[in-house]
Amino acid sequence: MVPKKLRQGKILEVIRKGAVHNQQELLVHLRRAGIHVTQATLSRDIKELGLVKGAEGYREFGPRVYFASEETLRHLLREFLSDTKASGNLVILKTNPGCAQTVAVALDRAGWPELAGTLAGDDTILTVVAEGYRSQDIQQKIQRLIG
Amino acid sequence: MVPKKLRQGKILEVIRKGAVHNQQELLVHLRRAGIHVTQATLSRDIKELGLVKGAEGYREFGPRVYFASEETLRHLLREFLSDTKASGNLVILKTNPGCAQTVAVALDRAGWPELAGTLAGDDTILTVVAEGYRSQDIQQKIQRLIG
DNA sequence: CCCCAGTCTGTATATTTATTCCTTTTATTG
DNA sequence: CAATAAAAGGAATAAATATACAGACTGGGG
Repeated sequence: MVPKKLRQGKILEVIRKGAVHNQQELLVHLRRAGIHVTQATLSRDIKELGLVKGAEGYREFGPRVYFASEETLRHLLREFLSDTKASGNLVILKTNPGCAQTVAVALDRAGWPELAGTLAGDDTILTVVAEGYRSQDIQQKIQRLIG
Repeated sequence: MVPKKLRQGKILEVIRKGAVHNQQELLVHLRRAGIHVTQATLSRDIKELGLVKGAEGYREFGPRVYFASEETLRHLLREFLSDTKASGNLVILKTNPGCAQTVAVALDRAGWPELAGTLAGDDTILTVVAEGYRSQDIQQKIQRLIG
């Protein structure tokens, strides 16, 4: 019996690698990896993982987070942050598609005095650094948090 | 006969307002707005609009442009860009209403190293210029691309 | 005007996904 | 170690969604 956690991890791995258009297809992928389950189980896993299905197949869709401890923030950044840049008094954070809003909220809630504010699009967060701080330092602080 | 464009606009409006969990539900909403179509048509509209379905119901998902060669970018800019401004380390691009998101994605995908990131609203794109470049130069580069 | 190709949509149906109802497995507690 | 509760997952099936097909309508050529 393959543990559920492992199976769900594998599901994420599979859908990140390439388009999966239905559960039957996913089932075959998993079978190749030695994981044997029924479509019903996949349906439940997909719901638990919060995956989303569109024309391109299944994808992850940013979670809804309502409180952000430094700990939550760390998790979110680890999970969704793909790049950071400092420029002028701004720090630009790139996230997975659709996740920017969530991560930005977490940043806001974290209440760092170094941040004057954040502005999030679909996959980009613009972080405005407060007077008296340097964007490079904030960028580093974020990277240290992840690392 | 209600025009397709209008119907699809209404669909977006409905799903933005509140959770819609299936096409039958959507169909009822539209009917209340005086738009009468079958489930089959909604299925096709949803695909065209690039909507995505998850546990929370239907949502919009990211861009409709999947790769942007310099050529695609040029087309989009020619078509939709109405004004450019440089300010500090930012370049502000004005587009036709509703087009900013699409153009911004194309810019992102173009992968210019001069751009740290973009953030798009409805008709405005905020482009953050990377450290070591001048926003005036980027503005000119964009204008040359069009001209 | 007629024909053609293209677009749009409804009907009927095939495909895909979610759920109900069980059985099995895995803790938990006295 | 029972006894019992909770979690997990399969089989069957209900529900939801996509599609094949055909008819209606539209805008050019000829």
